[in-house]
Amino acid sequence: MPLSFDPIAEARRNWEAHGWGAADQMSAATSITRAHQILLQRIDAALEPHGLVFSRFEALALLSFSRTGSLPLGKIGDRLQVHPTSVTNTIDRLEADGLVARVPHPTDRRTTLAQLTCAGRAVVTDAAATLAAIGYGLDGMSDLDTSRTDTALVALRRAAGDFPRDPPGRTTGPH
Amino acid sequence: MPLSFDPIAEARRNWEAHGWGAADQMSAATSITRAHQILLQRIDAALEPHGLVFSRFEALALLSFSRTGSLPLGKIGDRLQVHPTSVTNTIDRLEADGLVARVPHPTDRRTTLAQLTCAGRAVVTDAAATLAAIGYGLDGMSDLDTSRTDTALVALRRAAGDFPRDPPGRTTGPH
DNA sequence: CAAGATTACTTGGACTTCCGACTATTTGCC
DNA sequence: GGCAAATAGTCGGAAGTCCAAGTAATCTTG
Repeated sequence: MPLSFDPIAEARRNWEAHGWGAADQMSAATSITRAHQILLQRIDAALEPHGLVFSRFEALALLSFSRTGSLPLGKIGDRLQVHPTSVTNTIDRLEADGLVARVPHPTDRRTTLAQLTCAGRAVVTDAAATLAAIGYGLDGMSDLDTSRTDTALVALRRAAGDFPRDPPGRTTGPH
Repeated sequence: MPLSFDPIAEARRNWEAHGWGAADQMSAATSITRAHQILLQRIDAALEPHGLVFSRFEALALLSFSRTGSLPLGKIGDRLQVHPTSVTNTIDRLEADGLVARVPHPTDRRTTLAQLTCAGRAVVTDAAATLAAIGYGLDGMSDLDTSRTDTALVALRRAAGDFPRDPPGRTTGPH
């Protein structure tokens, strides 16, 4: 039973009619929420044959980019911007499936490394191809729509403190 | 410990370096996911003093727009695009807080109506003002960024079947 | 060098969301 | 009329996320 109208446009009309204010922001925020829902459904459906969900795929992809195929759990959480307990959960499942292994850090005994296995590397490569084939769930959006959205959201992410304002200059590290 | 670089831009570089393809889509999809996370955190934090979370606020807002302040649970799910069991859960909590009441449908005994209470109407009005004051969590985005994002996501939502392609013509209803 | 603070990860619990299955009611069709 | 199909809502269970708290190891400082 699909709706015969755009529920967000309808909400905007009601917002304005009731004088609730910030209707543009409400509409955009609600659209982002709904877009996330659509993306997650499409991506998880595409990943399901690989035995993955999006969060687990992201962790595998991150590991596959590192030189040694391993990273401390905490660093995974920082990069993926999720809570440490979520990383524990994600790695638990990947480990149960034999896609990563927990190995102790060579010098810091507090730290646990997640190490990509051969099976894990094979799975993540296949899964990445599958995701690329479905355009990461963005089917329906033009390239222009896609790049505009991406660009516009950089401002939000920076304002939220995801990263400082130095894209070109590489002021990274205590030099 | 905030990152000193944009993790999504970094992911894009890795994507391209490994020839994984669809880097633009990957970047946009990941940005949308992260944006959703930021929005939800900001909005829920703003709503917390009102004893609400976003999903419950949305249900209250929807009810407050209806003529009688009541709607069948199923219709709420359709408008908010969430699963029927999520509606049950949401209304359970709103009812426990005395913000809505379940009342039987006058003619269809299968149907349950959620009826906004006086307390519910007061809370949702206050909460809406609070959300407007924080720009629905979009602080950091310009008006242009906001409207471009909103416009771009309409295409995605339509492609996902949220609504048919008749924004102007009102082909609604079996006439 | 010995507290005290910090960092890394895990555990337990709360919450939200979804899916599958179930009951109750209404509708459609011989 | 009466039986099958569709519709409305709820329950139980699985999964994901987060927070608070706990354990263990390392760093900092006097």
